Amino acid sequence: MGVRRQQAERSSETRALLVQATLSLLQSDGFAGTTTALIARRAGMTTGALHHHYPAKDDLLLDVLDDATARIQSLLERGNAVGKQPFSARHLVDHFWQVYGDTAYWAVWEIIIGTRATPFHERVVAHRRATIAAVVHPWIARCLHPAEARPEAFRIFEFILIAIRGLSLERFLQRDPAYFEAHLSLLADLVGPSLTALADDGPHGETATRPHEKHRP
Amino acid sequence: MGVRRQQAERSSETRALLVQATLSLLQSDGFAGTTTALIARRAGMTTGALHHHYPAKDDLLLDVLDDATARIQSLLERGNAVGKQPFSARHLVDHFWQVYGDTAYWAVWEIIIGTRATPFHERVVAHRRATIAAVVHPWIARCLHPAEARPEAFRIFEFILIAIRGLSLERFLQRDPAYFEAHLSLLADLVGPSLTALADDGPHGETATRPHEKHRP
DNA sequence: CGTCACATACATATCGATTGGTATGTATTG
DNA sequence: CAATACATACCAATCGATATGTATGTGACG
Repeated sequence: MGVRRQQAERSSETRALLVQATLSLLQSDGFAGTTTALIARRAGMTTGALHHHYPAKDDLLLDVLDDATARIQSLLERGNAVGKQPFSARHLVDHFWQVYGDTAYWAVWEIIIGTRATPFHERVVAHRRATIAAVVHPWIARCLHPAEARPEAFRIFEFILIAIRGLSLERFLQRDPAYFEAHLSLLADLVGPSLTALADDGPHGETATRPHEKHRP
Repeated sequence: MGVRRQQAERSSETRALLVQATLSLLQSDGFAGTTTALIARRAGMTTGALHHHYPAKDDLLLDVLDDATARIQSLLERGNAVGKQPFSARHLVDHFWQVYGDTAYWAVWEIIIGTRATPFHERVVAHRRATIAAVVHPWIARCLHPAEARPEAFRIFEFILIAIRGLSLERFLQRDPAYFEAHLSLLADLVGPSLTALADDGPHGETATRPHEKHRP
Protein backbone atom coordinates (compact mmCIF):
# COMPACT_ATOMS: atom_id res chain seq x y z
CA MET A 1 0.00 0.00 0.00
CA GLY A 2 2.54 2.53 -1.03
CA VAL A 3 -0.20 4.91 -2.00
CA ARG A 4 0.67 8.59 -1.85
CA ARG A 5 3.55 8.08 0.48
CA GLN A 6 5.43 11.13 -0.61
CA GLN A 7 2.41 13.41 -0.44
CA ALA A 8 1.50 12.24 3.02
CA GLU A 9 5.04 12.80 4.20
CA ARG A 10 5.09 16.32 2.82
CA SER A 11 1.79 17.02 4.47
CA SER A 12 2.87 15.83 7.88
CA GLU A 13 6.03 17.87 7.61
CA THR A 14 4.23 21.11 6.99
CA ARG A 15 1.77 20.23 9.73
CA ALA A 16 4.69 19.83 12.08
CA LEU A 17 5.98 23.22 10.96
CA LEU A 18 2.63 24.80 11.75
CA VAL A 19 2.42 23.11 15.15
CA GLN A 20 5.93 24.21 15.99
CA ALA A 21 5.22 27.78 14.90
CA THR A 22 2.05 27.85 17.00
CA LEU A 23 3.89 26.49 20.01
CA SER A 24 6.58 29.10 19.60
CA LEU A 25 4.09 31.95 19.25
CA LEU A 26 2.05 30.82 22.25
CA GLN A 27 5.22 31.04 24.34
CA SER A 28 6.39 34.39 23.12
CA ASP A 29 3.17 36.26 22.40
CA GLY A 30 0.49 34.42 24.34
CA PHE A 31 -2.86 33.14 23.18
CA ALA A 32 -4.28 36.44 21.99
CA GLY A 33 -1.12 37.18 20.03
CA THR A 34 -1.09 33.82 18.30
CA THR A 35 -3.00 34.70 15.14
CA THR A 36 -3.33 32.56 12.06
CA ALA A 37 -1.44 35.13 10.02
CA LEU A 38 1.54 35.07 12.38
CA ILE A 39 1.48 31.29 12.62
CA ALA A 40 1.55 30.91 8.87
CA ARG A 41 4.26 33.50 8.45
CA ARG A 42 6.49 31.94 11.09
CA ALA A 43 5.97 28.55 9.47
CA GLY A 44 7.01 30.04 6.14
CA MET A 45 3.69 29.88 4.32
CA THR A 46 0.36 31.60 3.95
CA THR A 47 -2.92 31.41 5.78
CA GLY A 48 -4.32 29.53 2.80
CA ALA A 49 -1.92 26.69 3.42
CA LEU A 50 -2.73 26.74 7.12
CA HIS A 51 -6.43 26.40 6.51
CA HIS A 52 -5.80 23.68 3.98
CA HIS A 53 -4.30 21.48 6.67
CA TYR A 54 -6.47 22.74 9.51
CA PRO A 55 -9.99 23.80 8.51
CA ALA A 56 -10.36 25.72 11.75
CA LYS A 57 -7.84 27.20 14.13
CA ASP A 58 -9.16 24.94 16.87
CA ASP A 59 -8.01 21.89 14.92
CA LEU A 60 -4.51 23.26 14.86
CA LEU A 61 -4.64 23.92 18.59
CA LEU A 62 -5.69 20.33 19.21
CA ASP A 63 -2.65 19.17 17.29
CA VAL A 64 -0.54 21.45 19.44
CA LEU A 65 -1.99 19.78 22.53
CA ASP A 66 -1.23 16.38 21.05
CA ASP A 67 2.33 17.46 20.41
CA ALA A 68 2.65 18.70 23.98
CA THR A 69 1.36 15.40 25.30
CA ALA A 70 3.94 13.49 23.28
CA ARG A 71 6.64 15.87 24.44
CA ILE A 72 5.67 15.44 28.09
CA GLN A 73 5.63 11.68 27.77
CA SER A 74 9.03 11.68 26.13
CA LEU A 75 10.58 13.99 28.71
CA LEU A 76 9.07 12.11 31.63
CA GLU A 77 10.23 8.77 30.29
CA ARG A 78 13.72 10.07 29.70
CA GLY A 79 14.09 10.62 33.42
CA ASN A 80 12.58 7.35 34.59
CA ALA A 81 15.83 6.63 36.38
CA VAL A 82 14.37 8.92 39.01
CA GLY A 83 11.69 6.34 39.64
CA LYS A 84 14.08 3.93 41.24
CA GLN A 85 13.81 3.97 45.00
CA PRO A 86 14.87 5.58 47.12
CA PHE A 87 14.35 8.59 44.91
CA SER A 88 15.73 11.92 45.92
CA ALA A 89 13.12 14.61 46.37
CA ARG A 90 15.45 17.13 44.84
CA HIS A 91 15.94 15.06 41.73
CA LEU A 92 12.22 14.57 41.44
CA VAL A 93 11.55 18.29 41.75
CA ASP A 94 14.27 19.10 39.25
CA HIS A 95 12.89 16.57 36.83
CA PHE A 96 9.38 17.97 37.08
CA TRP A 97 10.74 21.46 36.73
CA GLN A 98 12.52 20.43 33.57
CA VAL A 99 9.26 19.13 32.10
CA TYR A 100 6.59 21.45 33.46
CA GLY A 101 8.68 24.50 34.18
CA ASP A 102 9.70 24.81 30.55
CA THR A 103 8.15 27.67 28.65
CA ALA A 104 7.12 25.18 25.98
CA TYR A 105 4.72 23.64 28.43
CA TRP A 106 3.20 26.95 29.33
CA ALA A 107 1.76 27.01 25.81
CA VAL A 108 -0.65 24.33 26.96
CA TRP A 109 -1.94 26.60 29.71
CA GLU A 110 -2.20 29.46 27.27
CA ILE A 111 -4.65 27.32 25.33
CA ILE A 112 -6.52 26.19 28.42
CA ILE A 113 -6.91 29.70 29.77
CA GLY A 114 -7.28 31.50 26.47
CA THR A 115 -10.14 29.35 25.22
CA ARG A 116 -12.03 29.28 28.47
CA ALA A 117 -14.90 31.45 27.27
CA THR A 118 -15.39 29.49 24.04
CA PRO A 119 -17.26 26.24 23.34
CA PHE A 120 -13.92 24.80 22.32
CA HIS A 121 -12.72 24.92 25.90
CA GLU A 122 -14.59 21.78 26.77
CA ARG A 123 -12.54 19.75 24.32
CA VAL A 124 -9.35 21.32 25.61
CA VAL A 125 -10.12 20.37 29.18
CA ALA A 126 -11.06 16.86 28.11
CA HIS A 127 -7.78 16.53 26.24
CA ARG A 128 -5.81 17.71 29.21
CA ARG A 129 -7.55 15.36 31.62
CA ALA A 130 -6.99 12.48 29.23
CA THR A 131 -3.29 13.29 29.08
CA ILE A 132 -3.03 13.37 32.85
CA ALA A 133 -4.80 10.04 33.14
CA ALA A 134 -2.88 8.37 30.33
CA VAL A 135 0.60 9.78 30.79
CA VAL A 136 1.21 11.51 34.10
CA HIS A 137 -0.58 9.22 36.51
CA PRO A 138 0.94 6.05 35.06
CA TRP A 139 4.37 7.60 35.32
CA ILE A 140 3.78 8.49 38.96
CA ALA A 141 2.47 5.01 39.64
CA ARG A 142 5.64 3.57 38.15
CA CYS A 143 7.65 5.75 40.53
CA LEU A 144 6.02 4.12 43.54
CA HIS A 145 5.83 0.52 44.60
CA PRO A 146 4.57 -1.36 41.59
CA ALA A 147 0.92 -2.33 41.69
CA GLU A 148 0.48 -0.18 44.75
CA ALA A 149 -1.59 2.91 44.25
CA ARG A 150 -0.97 5.14 47.24
CA PRO A 151 -3.36 8.07 47.35
CA GLU A 152 -1.14 10.01 49.75
CA ALA A 153 1.83 9.69 47.44
CA PHE A 154 -0.28 10.71 44.49
CA ARG A 155 -1.32 13.82 46.35
CA ILE A 156 2.25 14.78 47.04
CA PHE A 157 3.31 14.23 43.45
CA GLU A 158 0.32 16.24 42.36
CA PHE A 159 1.28 18.96 44.79
CA ILE A 160 4.78 19.17 43.38
CA LEU A 161 3.28 19.77 39.96
CA ILE A 162 0.98 22.43 41.37
CA ALA A 163 3.79 24.26 43.10
CA ILE A 164 5.95 24.08 40.00
CA ARG A 165 3.09 25.49 37.97
CA GLY A 166 2.81 28.40 40.35
CA LEU A 167 6.56 28.92 40.27
CA SER A 168 6.59 28.96 36.48
CA LEU A 169 4.14 31.85 36.60
CA GLU A 170 6.73 33.97 38.36
CA ARG A 171 8.76 33.99 35.19
CA PHE A 172 6.43 36.63 33.84
CA LEU A 173 7.61 38.91 36.63
CA GLN A 174 11.18 38.55 35.41
CA ARG A 175 12.55 36.95 38.53
CA ASP A 176 16.17 36.24 39.21
CA PRO A 177 17.38 32.68 38.49
CA ALA A 178 18.32 32.42 42.16
CA TYR A 179 14.67 32.98 43.01
CA PHE A 180 13.66 29.85 41.14
CA GLU A 181 16.56 27.86 42.54
CA ALA A 182 15.68 28.86 46.08
CA HIS A 183 12.06 27.82 45.76
CA LEU A 184 12.82 24.57 43.98
CA SER A 185 15.19 23.75 46.80
CA LEU A 186 12.58 24.73 49.38
CA LEU A 187 9.96 22.60 47.66
CA ALA A 188 12.25 19.59 47.67
CA ASP A 189 13.01 20.09 51.35
CA LEU A 190 9.34 20.41 52.21
CA VAL A 191 8.17 17.27 50.43
CA GLY A 192 11.33 15.25 51.06
CA PRO A 193 10.39 13.86 54.50
CA SER A 194 6.91 12.94 53.37
CA LEU A 195 8.21 11.05 50.39
CA THR A 196 10.80 9.06 52.31
CA ALA A 197 8.25 8.31 54.99
CA LEU A 198 5.91 6.97 52.35
CA ALA A 199 8.66 4.91 50.80
CA ASP A 200 9.57 3.32 54.11
CA ASP A 201 6.14 2.82 55.55
CA GLY A 202 3.79 0.12 54.47
CA PRO A 203 0.99 0.86 52.07
CA HIS A 204 -1.36 1.73 54.91
CA GLY A 205 0.55 4.57 56.46
CA GLU A 206 -1.59 7.57 57.29
CA THR A 207 1.35 9.79 58.01
CA ALA A 208 1.52 11.10 54.51
CA THR A 209 0.25 14.52 55.40
CA ARG A 210 2.01 14.77 58.73
CA PRO A 211 5.42 13.30 58.03
CA HIS A 212 7.27 15.29 60.66
CA GLU A 213 5.68 13.34 63.45
CA LYS A 214 7.00 10.06 62.10
CA HIS A 215 10.58 9.94 63.21
CA ARG A 216 12.88 6.98 63.10
CA PRO A 217 15.58 6.99 65.77
CA MET B 1 -12.50 74.53 46.80
CA GLY B 2 -15.95 73.11 46.56
CA VAL B 3 -15.94 73.53 42.83
CA ARG B 4 -17.46 70.76 40.79
CA ARG B 5 -17.75 68.38 43.68
CA GLN B 6 -20.69 66.54 42.20
CA GLN B 7 -19.07 66.23 38.81
CA ALA B 8 -15.94 64.73 40.30
CA GLU B 9 -18.03 62.31 42.29
CA ARG B 10 -19.99 61.30 39.26
CA SER B 11 -16.76 60.79 37.35
CA SER B 12 -15.17 58.60 40.00
CA GLU B 13 -18.33 56.54 40.21
CA THR B 14 -18.39 55.72 36.53
CA ARG B 15 -14.67 55.03 36.67
CA ALA B 16 -15.36 52.54 39.42
CA LEU B 17 -18.05 50.99 37.27
CA LEU B 18 -15.61 50.62 34.40
CA VAL B 19 -12.93 49.12 36.63
CA GLN B 20 -15.42 46.68 38.10
CA ALA B 21 -16.69 45.68 34.67
CA THR B 22 -13.13 45.14 33.45
CA LEU B 23 -12.31 43.06 36.51
CA SER B 24 -15.40 40.97 35.97
CA LEU B 25 -14.67 40.41 32.29
CA LEU B 26 -11.05 39.49 32.92
CA GLN B 27 -12.27 36.78 35.26
CA SER B 28 -14.95 35.35 33.02
CA ASP B 29 -13.56 35.89 29.53
CA GLY B 30 -9.85 36.39 29.98
CA PHE B 31 -7.60 39.10 28.63
CA ALA B 32 -8.33 38.57 24.95
CA GLY B 33 -12.06 38.56 25.58
CA THR B 34 -11.97 41.77 27.58
CA THR B 35 -12.66 44.25 24.81
CA THR B 36 -13.50 47.89 25.22
CA ALA B 37 -16.94 47.33 23.73
CA LEU B 38 -17.77 44.60 26.25
CA ILE B 39 -16.37 46.61 29.13
CA ALA B 40 -18.47 49.62 28.27
CA ARG B 41 -21.57 47.54 27.77
CA ARG B 42 -21.19 45.70 31.06
CA ALA B 43 -20.64 49.04 32.78
CA GLY B 44 -23.85 50.32 31.22
CA MET B 45 -22.42 52.86 28.81
CA THR B 46 -20.68 53.25 25.47
CA THR B 47 -17.09 53.12 24.32
CA GLY B 48 -17.20 56.88 23.97
CA ALA B 49 -17.70 57.26 27.70
CA LEU B 50 -14.95 54.75 28.36
CA HIS B 51 -12.46 56.67 26.27
CA HIS B 52 -13.55 59.90 27.90
CA HIS B 53 -12.32 58.65 31.26
CA TYR B 54 -9.48 56.52 29.96
CA PRO B 55 -7.78 57.82 26.81
CA ALA B 56 -6.24 54.40 26.19
CA LYS B 57 -7.21 50.93 27.31
CA ASP B 58 -3.90 50.63 29.13
CA ASP B 59 -4.89 53.45 31.45
CA LEU B 60 -7.98 51.54 32.44
CA LEU B 61 -5.94 48.42 33.06
CA LEU B 62 -3.62 50.37 35.34
CA ASP B 63 -6.63 51.47 37.35
CA VAL B 64 -7.70 47.85 37.56
CA LEU B 65 -4.28 46.99 38.96
CA ASP B 66 -4.60 49.80 41.48
CA ASP B 67 -7.98 48.49 42.52
CA ALA B 68 -6.56 44.99 42.93
CA THR B 69 -3.76 46.34 45.09
CA ALA B 70 -6.23 48.10 47.35
CA ARG B 71 -8.35 44.98 47.51
CA ILE B 72 -5.38 42.82 48.46
CA GLN B 73 -4.33 45.24 51.14
CA SER B 74 -7.81 45.33 52.58
CA LEU B 75 -8.23 41.57 52.56
CA LEU B 76 -4.80 40.98 54.05
CA GLU B 77 -5.37 43.51 56.79
CA ARG B 78 -8.75 42.07 57.63
CA GLY B 79 -7.06 38.85 58.64
CA ASN B 80 -4.19 40.34 60.59
CA ALA B 81 -5.38 38.36 63.58
CA VAL B 82 -3.52 35.53 61.89
CA GLY B 83 -0.31 37.42 62.47
CA LYS B 84 -0.41 36.83 66.20
CA GLN B 85 1.94 34.07 67.23
CA PRO B 86 1.89 31.23 67.32
CA PHE B 87 -0.01 31.31 64.05
CA SER B 88 -1.52 28.18 62.67
CA ALA B 89 -0.18 27.14 59.28
CA ARG B 90 -3.64 26.09 58.24
CA HIS B 91 -5.10 29.46 59.07
CA LEU B 92 -2.32 31.17 57.21
CA VAL B 93 -2.85 29.03 54.12
CA ASP B 94 -6.61 29.55 54.27
CA HIS B 95 -6.13 33.27 54.57
CA PHE B 96 -3.82 33.42 51.60
CA TRP B 97 -6.18 31.23 49.63
CA GLN B 98 -8.99 33.62 50.42
CA VAL B 99 -6.97 36.53 49.03
CA TYR B 100 -4.95 35.04 46.21
CA GLY B 101 -7.09 32.06 45.36
CA ASP B 102 -10.03 34.25 44.53
CA THR B 103 -10.90 34.54 40.87
CA ALA B 104 -10.86 38.32 41.26
CA TYR B 105 -7.15 38.15 41.84
CA TRP B 106 -6.56 36.09 38.76
CA ALA B 107 -7.55 39.14 36.74
CA VAL B 108 -4.20 40.62 37.73
CA TRP B 109 -2.40 37.67 36.18
CA GLU B 110 -4.54 37.95 33.08
CA ILE B 111 -3.13 41.44 32.65
CA ILE B 112 0.42 40.37 33.42
CA ILE B 113 0.33 37.47 30.99
CA GLY B 114 -1.87 39.03 28.35
CA THR B 115 0.25 42.14 27.91
CA ARG B 116 3.56 40.33 27.92
CA ALA B 117 4.31 40.95 24.24
CA THR B 118 3.45 44.64 24.39
CA PRO B 119 5.48 47.66 25.53
CA PHE B 120 2.86 48.15 28.23
CA HIS B 121 4.01 45.00 29.98
CA GLU B 122 6.95 46.79 31.55
CA ARG B 123 4.66 49.11 33.46
CA VAL B 124 2.49 46.19 34.54
CA VAL B 125 5.45 44.32 35.98
CA ALA B 126 6.68 47.45 37.72
CA HIS B 127 3.25 47.98 39.24
CA ARG B 128 3.11 44.43 40.46
CA ARG B 129 6.57 44.55 42.01
CA ALA B 130 5.71 47.81 43.72
CA THR B 131 2.58 46.25 45.19
CA ILE B 132 4.54 43.29 46.51
CA ALA B 133 7.12 45.55 48.08
CA ALA B 134 4.60 48.00 49.53
CA VAL B 135 1.80 45.69 50.63
CA VAL B 136 2.69 42.03 50.76
CA HIS B 137 6.18 42.13 52.23
CA PRO B 138 5.24 44.53 55.03
CA TRP B 139 2.30 42.33 55.92
CA ILE B 140 4.55 39.29 56.08
CA ALA B 141 7.06 41.19 58.18
CA ARG B 142 4.29 42.09 60.60
CA CYS B 143 3.46 38.41 60.89
CA LEU B 144 6.92 37.61 62.16
CA HIS B 145 8.83 38.97 65.10
CA PRO B 146 8.68 42.71 64.79
CA ALA B 147 11.80 44.36 63.45
CA GLU B 148 13.18 40.94 62.60
CA ALA B 149 13.44 40.23 58.93
CA ARG B 150 14.00 36.50 58.58
CA PRO B 151 14.89 35.54 55.02
CA GLU B 152 13.96 31.90 55.60
CA ALA B 153 10.50 32.84 56.82
CA PHE B 154 10.05 35.18 53.89
CA ARG B 155 10.89 32.33 51.57
CA ILE B 156 8.28 30.10 53.11
CA PHE B 157 5.61 32.77 52.96
CA GLU B 158 6.56 33.42 49.38
CA PHE B 159 6.36 29.71 48.67
CA ILE B 160 2.86 29.51 50.07
CA LEU B 161 1.81 32.22 47.66
CA ILE B 162 3.49 30.39 44.79
CA ALA B 163 1.77 27.12 45.60
CA ILE B 164 -1.57 28.84 45.97
CA ARG B 165 -1.04 30.50 42.61
CA GLY B 166 -0.41 27.11 41.04
CA LEU B 167 -3.45 25.66 42.76
CA SER B 168 -5.67 28.46 41.53
CA LEU B 169 -4.70 27.52 37.98
CA GLU B 170 -6.32 24.14 38.46
CA ARG B 171 -9.68 25.83 38.59
CA PHE B 172 -9.56 26.09 34.82
CA LEU B 173 -9.59 22.31 34.69
CA GLN B 174 -12.86 22.25 36.61
CA ARG B 175 -11.57 20.40 39.64
CA ASP B 176 -13.66 19.13 42.47
CA PRO B 177 -13.82 21.32 45.61
CA ALA B 178 -12.32 18.40 47.53
CA TYR B 179 -9.29 18.63 45.27
CA PHE B 180 -8.57 22.16 46.44
CA GLU B 181 -9.30 21.32 50.06
CA ALA B 182 -6.92 18.36 49.96
CA HIS B 183 -4.06 20.38 48.54
CA LEU B 184 -4.59 23.33 50.84
CA SER B 185 -4.48 20.90 53.73
CA LEU B 186 -1.37 19.26 52.35
CA LEU B 187 0.31 22.63 51.86
CA ALA B 188 -0.43 23.59 55.46
CA ASP B 189 0.96 20.29 56.71
CA LEU B 190 4.10 20.67 54.64
CA VAL B 191 4.98 24.19 55.73
CA GLY B 192 3.65 23.83 59.28
CA PRO B 193 6.75 22.34 60.91
CA SER B 194 9.04 24.85 59.23
CA LEU B 195 6.97 27.77 60.43
CA THR B 196 6.78 26.61 64.03
CA ALA B 197 10.47 25.87 64.00
CA LEU B 198 11.16 29.38 62.82
CA ALA B 199 8.87 30.82 65.43
CA ASP B 200 10.61 28.91 68.23
CA ASP B 201 14.20 29.23 67.09
CA GLY B 202 16.21 32.35 67.46
CA PRO B 203 16.61 34.69 64.52
CA HIS B 204 19.78 32.88 63.38
CA GLY B 205 18.35 29.44 62.83
CA GLU B 206 19.43 27.84 59.58
CA THR B 207 16.91 25.03 59.83
CA ALA B 208 14.33 26.84 57.81
CA THR B 209 14.74 24.70 54.76
CA ARG B 210 15.24 21.42 56.60
CA PRO B 211 12.74 21.57 59.40
CA HIS B 212 12.28 17.84 59.77
CA GLU B 213 15.73 17.38 61.22
CA LYS B 214 15.01 19.83 64.00
CA HIS B 215 12.99 17.87 66.50
CA ARG B 216 12.16 18.84 70.00
CA PRO B 217 11.77 15.89 72.39
C1' DC C 1 5.67 3.43 -21.05
C1' DG C 2 2.80 7.22 -21.81
C1' DT C 3 -1.04 9.99 -20.61
C1' DC C 4 -5.16 11.18 -18.88
C1' DA C 5 -8.28 12.05 -14.62
C1' DC C 6 -8.00 13.67 -10.46
C1' DA C 7 -6.38 14.54 -5.71
C1' DT C 8 -3.37 17.25 -3.05
C1' DA C 9 -0.50 21.38 -1.62
C1' DC C 10 -0.32 25.94 -1.41
C1' DA C 11 -0.95 31.06 -2.91
C1' DT C 12 -3.74 35.13 -3.78
C1' DA C 13 -7.45 37.79 -2.91
C1' DT C 14 -11.12 38.84 -0.26
C1' DC C 15 -14.94 38.27 3.03
C1' DG C 16 -17.80 40.00 7.20
C1' DA C 17 -16.95 40.82 11.93
C1' DT C 18 -14.48 42.99 15.45
C1' DT C 19 -10.51 45.38 17.38
C1' DG C 20 -8.87 49.95 19.86
C1' DG C 21 -9.41 54.62 19.01
C1' DT C 22 -11.23 59.35 17.18
C1' DA C 23 -14.32 63.05 15.91
C1' DT C 24 -18.32 65.20 16.75
C1' DG C 25 -22.70 65.87 18.60
C1' DT C 26 -25.88 66.44 22.79
C1' DA C 27 -27.11 66.63 27.60
C1' DT C 28 -26.04 67.80 32.24
C1' DT C 29 -23.78 70.47 35.74
C1' DG C 30 -21.69 74.69 37.89
C1' DC D 1 -22.40 80.56 29.27
C1' DA D 2 -18.60 77.46 29.84
C1' DA D 3 -16.97 72.86 31.23
C1' DT D 4 -17.63 68.33 31.90
C1' DA D 5 -20.14 63.73 30.99
C1' DC D 6 -21.60 60.80 27.79
C1' DA D 7 -23.67 59.11 23.14
C1' DT D 8 -23.49 58.52 18.17
C1' DA D 9 -21.05 57.67 14.26
C1' DC D 10 -17.16 56.39 12.21
C1' DC D 11 -12.15 55.15 11.26
C1' DA D 12 -8.09 52.09 9.77
C1' DA D 13 -6.30 47.78 11.16
C1' DT D 14 -6.76 43.16 12.02
C1' DC D 15 -9.21 39.00 13.25
C1' DG D 16 -10.48 33.97 11.53
C1' DA D 17 -12.19 32.11 7.55
C1' DT D 18 -13.55 31.33 2.52
C1' DA D 19 -13.34 31.25 -2.50
C1' DT D 20 -10.75 30.53 -6.21
C1' DG D 21 -6.66 29.79 -8.97
C1' DT D 22 -2.39 27.10 -10.04
C1' DA D 23 1.24 23.91 -9.77
C1' DT D 24 2.50 19.35 -8.64
C1' DG D 25 2.12 14.67 -7.40
C1' DT D 26 -0.19 10.01 -8.40
C1' DG D 27 -3.04 5.92 -9.47
C1' DA D 28 -5.70 3.95 -13.47
C1' DC D 29 -5.94 2.77 -18.13
C1' DG D 30 -4.56 2.17 -22.94
